[in-house]
Amino acid sequence: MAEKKYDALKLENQLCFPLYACSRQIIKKYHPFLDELNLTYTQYLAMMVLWERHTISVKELGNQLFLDSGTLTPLLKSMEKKGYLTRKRSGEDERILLVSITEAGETLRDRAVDVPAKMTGCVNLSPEEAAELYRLLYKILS
Amino acid sequence: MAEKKYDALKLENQLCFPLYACSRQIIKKYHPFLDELNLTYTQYLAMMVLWERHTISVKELGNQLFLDSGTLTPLLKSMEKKGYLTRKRSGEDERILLVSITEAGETLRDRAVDVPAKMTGCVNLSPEEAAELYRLLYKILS
DNA sequence: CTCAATTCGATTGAGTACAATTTAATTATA
DNA sequence: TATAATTAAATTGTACTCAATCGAATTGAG
Repeated sequence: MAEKKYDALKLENQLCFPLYACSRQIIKKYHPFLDELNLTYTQYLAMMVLWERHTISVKELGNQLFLDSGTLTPLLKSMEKKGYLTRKRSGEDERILLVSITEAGETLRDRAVDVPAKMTGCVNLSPEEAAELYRLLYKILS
Repeated sequence: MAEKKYDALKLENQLCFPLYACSRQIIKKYHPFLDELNLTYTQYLAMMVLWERHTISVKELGNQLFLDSGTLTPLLKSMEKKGYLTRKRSGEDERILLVSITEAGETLRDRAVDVPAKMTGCVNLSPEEAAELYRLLYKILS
């Protein structure tokens, strides 16, 4: 008779493991494309928010990306050094730090616009499967 | 008319972002349970492999977890210090480092066996949805 | 008002991740 | 059989990721 006592602890019975592995494998595939833009994957995500919002607080950016100030503070300082954004305290409330995209940051958008299309070939799911995966992931996140 | 030129660059149109966010959010939920075992999430994954395999090379462990020696070497040294495993070069081939579970590592299995059940409540998917998510993730990984 | 509670960001420290390089051991080939 | 090529870990350097803590600014209950 089979020993089932520990089955739940087998790697192949985990849901989080393939999530974690998948996430890292796909991020790796972004590397060659993002290197050309002088961005890491996390920085690329921050730029996506800035391209839509232009100015945003660290707090709100963290809410959108599920990241805290411990991650964002050094990330944003590094991006400021690259010239893609500026960091300035809000006049209304000095606790709030406002991050704003620069002209150089805006320019980057045109060079980044092809990245998503280049990546689609890297995930071999049908459009329906991709849509279903998307739905399930956001259901977990909500 | 709407500006569609940059739609592909919107955060909400990414597939990798929710994957990455989901992975981190779920791993966070493991923390209270894994703290009791004195394990991090990555260490917990390594233990899952060792509970099944007892002895495995760093290379093979890396293949199973999609991690390289740069990550595994310090991870395994730390786990060795905790007494959960031993590290010894293979006699057959001195390049190979064999990682073996200890008695303390085996004992940990009984304390870990409830972790998966405790976690299931943290992901609000139906069993069918979880199964579909699992299938899609492994399709990407293959 | 006023001081306690809250909020926001920065800092610190531990632990990954991973590309690139190095070193030692093994294997293959001229 | 020398040596070139390959392989396995370790090391190095850069960049997250997050828990915990801190300090300054703001808010709110009495």
